[in-house]
Amino acid sequence: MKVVAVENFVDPSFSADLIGWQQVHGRHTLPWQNTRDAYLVWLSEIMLQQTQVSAVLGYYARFLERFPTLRDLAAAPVEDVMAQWSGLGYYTRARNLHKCAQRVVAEYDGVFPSDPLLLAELPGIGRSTAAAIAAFSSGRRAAIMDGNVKRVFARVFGIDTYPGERKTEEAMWRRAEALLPEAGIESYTQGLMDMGATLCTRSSPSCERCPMQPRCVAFATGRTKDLPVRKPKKAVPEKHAVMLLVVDGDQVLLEQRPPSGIWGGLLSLPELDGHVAAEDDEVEPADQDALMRAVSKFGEMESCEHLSTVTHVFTHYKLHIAPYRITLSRRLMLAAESGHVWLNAADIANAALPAPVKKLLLELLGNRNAAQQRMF
DNA sequence: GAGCCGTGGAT
DNA sequence: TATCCAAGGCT
Repeated sequence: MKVVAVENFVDPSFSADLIGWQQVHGRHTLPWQNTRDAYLVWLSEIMLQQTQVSAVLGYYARFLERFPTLRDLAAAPVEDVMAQWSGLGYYTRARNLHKCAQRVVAEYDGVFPSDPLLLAELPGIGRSTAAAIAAFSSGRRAAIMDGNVKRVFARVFGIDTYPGERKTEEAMWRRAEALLPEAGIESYTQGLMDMGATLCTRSSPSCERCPMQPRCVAFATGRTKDLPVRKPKKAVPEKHAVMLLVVDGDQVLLEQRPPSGIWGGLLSLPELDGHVAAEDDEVEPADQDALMRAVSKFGEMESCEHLSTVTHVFTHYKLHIAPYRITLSRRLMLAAESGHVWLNAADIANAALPAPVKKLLLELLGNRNAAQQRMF
């Protein structure tokens, strides 16, 4: 008995249903449709890479006005091409577009090949784009694999592994090849794009109007929201900071932070920069010289204690704070412009300080039990 | 395989 | 506000 993997079982009605839907409900009047001119098709496919239709429309029209034919484009200075592309983004696409035009003129006498494998040799044309060009301009049976297809496949077939993963993507390619219809590749290919763009959208898909609903695994199991599987979040980065609690009598020294970045413009504790961060929540003991240098700006150091590390969790990273409590035997006068302020301990609770800094001050200032080691 | 490229829209 | 992602390809 022959064993057939589930992913290799292909329902021929998939393509038939999709083609039928596309011909009635799909898009038929986009500027690059209703033509087999490979130049027009190619240009649209390159512009549409990672770019939505609405963003392309204006550029496409202006581009063709300036470069009506492939030979016009190939003969133009690359600066002119870049100028027409300006604002569309991914500018390598424009340079490759120009190179590609010149190669098609030189190697193919200005006529795009119809073989997707040959198309994919040209700059800026990968496997998926080659298939789209070949299908729309030559009726060649070839599979596309873009964000739309990945989303539709993930939902319809209940693929619950991350599409960015190599194995998953390879499986999707195999499935895409196997699902190709014998006839009607143009409507089929356009149908995949149209479904992804107009029905099977990332958020709030229109399942009630979807021709795939009866066979859609995600719909049947209520997982349209969870498929395709989102990109696994990378572990939150961990950062380290050495903060100085410079204490003089009943006052603590604060420093204004730079206007941009975390806690921009707020008062906070002076930090020691350039220290080496260790792994996890441990921080290398601060370099004594650097510490002395930093403190010398504020006065003469009397004592220095390394306190327990405090960890603050932000949405996008963890901050491990290694506090050092420093007392001064002599306080230097600080200019007002230096952004430094001596704050009375009694005013900490009401001061405009970053939450973790305020917490740290309230907990550690005047609580010598937290001291771990005496350095000096 | 991961990082990168760009801009605009949605959540 | 930050993040994700959109008709991907290249290094």
